[in-house]
Amino acid sequence: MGRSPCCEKNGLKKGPWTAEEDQKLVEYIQKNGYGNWRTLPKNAGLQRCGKSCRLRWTNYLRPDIKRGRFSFEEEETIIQLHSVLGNKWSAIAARLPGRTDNEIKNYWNTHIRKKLLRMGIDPVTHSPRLDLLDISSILSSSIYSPSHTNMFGLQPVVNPELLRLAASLLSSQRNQNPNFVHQNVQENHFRNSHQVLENHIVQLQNQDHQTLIQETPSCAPLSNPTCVPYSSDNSQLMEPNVDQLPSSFSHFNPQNCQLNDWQNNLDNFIANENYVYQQHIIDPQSNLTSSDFDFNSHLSNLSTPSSSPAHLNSNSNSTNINGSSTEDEREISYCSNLFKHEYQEIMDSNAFISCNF
DNA sequence: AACACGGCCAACCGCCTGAAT
DNA sequence: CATTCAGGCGGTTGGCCGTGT
Repeated sequence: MGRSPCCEKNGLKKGPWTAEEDQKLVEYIQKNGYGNWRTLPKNAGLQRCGKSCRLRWTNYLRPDIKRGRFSFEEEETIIQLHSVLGNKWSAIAARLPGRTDNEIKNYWNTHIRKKLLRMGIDPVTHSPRLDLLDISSILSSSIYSPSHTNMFGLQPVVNPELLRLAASLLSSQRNQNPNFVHQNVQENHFRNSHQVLENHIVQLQNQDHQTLIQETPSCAPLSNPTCVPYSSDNSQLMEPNVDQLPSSFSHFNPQNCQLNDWQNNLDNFIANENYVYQQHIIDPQSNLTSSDFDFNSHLSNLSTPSSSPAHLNSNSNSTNINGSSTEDEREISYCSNLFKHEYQEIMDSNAFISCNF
C-alpha cells in the first residue's frame, strides 16, 4: 500500500489565509493547544489541511514571533550560523528567538546571499569566490570610462608587488588600530581578503621572476619585465611598518585615518595601481592603453586550457573546477575580482573620501 | 496613466525522518 | 522487519507591491 497524502485535497482551501481563518485557528489553539495537525482543521472548523494550519501557525500566528526588519546583530548571527550549519534553516531559527526558519530562509535568499556575492564571498562556502570571473559582468562593466573595455578583473593580470603592499597595509591597519577589529560583515570580508593576499604572497615567495612572467596572458607581450617592480625581500610584509612606506602612502597611516576612509583609500590605490600595471603588461614598450587591448583575444586565450602557464597545469595538487581552473589561477582570479568589485562599488556609490594629512 | 519589471515573502510542494503499528 | 503516516524540513512558486519607463 502506497503512502497516502497528508490530507484530502478535495474541498480544501489553498492560498492566502483570511482574517476569519486566522481567528479560528488562533482561538482553537489557545483553547486546545496545538498538535495532531491532521485532525486540527476539522475540529477548528477550517477547510484547510493540517499542514497548511501548522505552517500558518508556526510562521505567522505564533504569539512569540518577532516582526519587523532583521537587526544588524541578527544578520550577523545568521551569517555566522550559516557558515557552520549551512542551509539548516530550522537549526538557525532555533538560535534566533522570534524568527522562523521560513523568514530566515527568505531573508537569506533576498538580502544576505546577494550581499555576500557583491562582496566577492561565496554564500555557500563563506570563502572568497573561487569561480571564474563572470564574463558578462566584465564585458558590461565600465570602471574607468565606457570607451575602456574593462579588463580590470581579468586574471592573472594582478601586480604581484601590489598584492604584497596591500597585504602589508592590511596588516598594519589591523595591528595599529584596535577599532579595526570589530564584529561586522565588512570585517569578515577584509579578513578573507587579507588571507587571500597572504596566501598569494606565500606563493609568490616560491616563484621566481620567470614564473611571474609566465603568469601573464600569452597575448600580452611582456618584453620588458622590469616595468614590474619585484622584490624578493618580504620582511616588510611580515613586520609591517607604515613609517617606512613611501611618502605617497602616508594617507594609509591607520593612526590618522578612519576605517572607512582607509578602506576607500586602499581600494582606490589598488584600482589605480593595477590599472597602470595592466597598461604595462599590455605593452610596456609602446604607449598602448587598455582601450587598445584586444579584449576578445585575451579572453579566448584565458579560456583555453593550453594557454595556462605550464607550472599551473602541472600542479598535481590543484583541483580543477569547470575543467580548466587551478587553485593558483582561481586565487589570482579572486584577488583581481575583489579589487575590481570594491573599486566599482566605490565608483557606484561615489563614496570615496580623500584623507589629507 | 499604463505598462513592465524586479524584489519580497507567504504559502505550497515534495521529500525525509522517526515513531507507531 | 515492513509498512504507515504525522510532523518537519528545504526548495520553489506565485501574487502583491513599489519603482522605473
